[in-house]
Amino acid sequence: MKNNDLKDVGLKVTVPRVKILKILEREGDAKHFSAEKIFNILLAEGDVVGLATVYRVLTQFEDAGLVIRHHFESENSVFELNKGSHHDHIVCMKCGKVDEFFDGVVEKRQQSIAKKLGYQLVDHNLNLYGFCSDCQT
Amino acid sequence: MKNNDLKDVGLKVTVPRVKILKILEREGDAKHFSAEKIFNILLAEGDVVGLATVYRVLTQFEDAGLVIRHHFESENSVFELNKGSHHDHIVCMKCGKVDEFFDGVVEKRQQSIAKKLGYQLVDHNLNLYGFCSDCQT
DNA sequence: TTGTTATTGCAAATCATTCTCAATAGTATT
DNA sequence: AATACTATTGAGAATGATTTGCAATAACAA
Repeated sequence: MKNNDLKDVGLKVTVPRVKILKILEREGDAKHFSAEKIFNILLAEGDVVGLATVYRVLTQFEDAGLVIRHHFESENSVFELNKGSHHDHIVCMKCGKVDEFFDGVVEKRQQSIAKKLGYQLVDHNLNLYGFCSDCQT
Repeated sequence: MKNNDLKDVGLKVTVPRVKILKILEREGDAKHFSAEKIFNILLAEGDVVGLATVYRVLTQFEDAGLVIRHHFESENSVFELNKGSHHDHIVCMKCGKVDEFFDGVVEKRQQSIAKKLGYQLVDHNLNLYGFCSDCQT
């Protein structure tokens, strides 16, 4: 949460980067932001940062390992702060809420599936889609 | 594999639709095609079908349940014939090969994860990424 | 404070995909 | 088989998300 986070990964401490990082760190209900959402949050708070810059910063953060980029079913990418602990996601198809989970059984299983098929597993992507408790009929 | 497949789902039997369906049905090594790949295969075979039409047909096939659209990490969608049996995918990060698998343990686990989080599970998406046996160092 | 280089803003450029619209092709009907 | 009616196609323009080029500006080390 300090500017050192940026220095540590070799990025200069600039106004846009600090502000975007702060938004990502606001551990509120929403931890997953699209570039445009961040752009709009900045706008709403009177911080004018070009949308291109938001994209650039987010990509730099991703390269630096500070954030993770997700491709859910929507047309755009969403970003979340990388807090080091891997987890997968379940997305509500109605309200868009995103919950996180980690399941050791599934994780292990993926390893053995990859091995069985002769693959060296590097990464994976597991997204569940459904209706959250608030959105069920 | 007969034109009835098209009629059965309420689609007129037209030249582009038949040709695209035939390509999808060629059970070769590649079972996953991008719209552009199909467009190029058609071109190479002397069948001129507009790219827009390829996209339209593929989308119609998807709506009709004939094909399934996947969003792997690449920027574009890939399509495969829907043969009814659900499976997940493992993609080689070097050569792009795609293998399929089905794992009952993972499937069940997903159900209980969703339930535990209060979600009514509708769909899921599991993709593993790594290096296939031919592409390992 | 000054110099050097990275960063930003803005607009133009991309890329995959969709849409518009006039021309054409299926198909059910004479 | 010819007709009529509507769906489908092709070509290119339009779209939406994301990237890029470039000149102006801001970090930061000296």
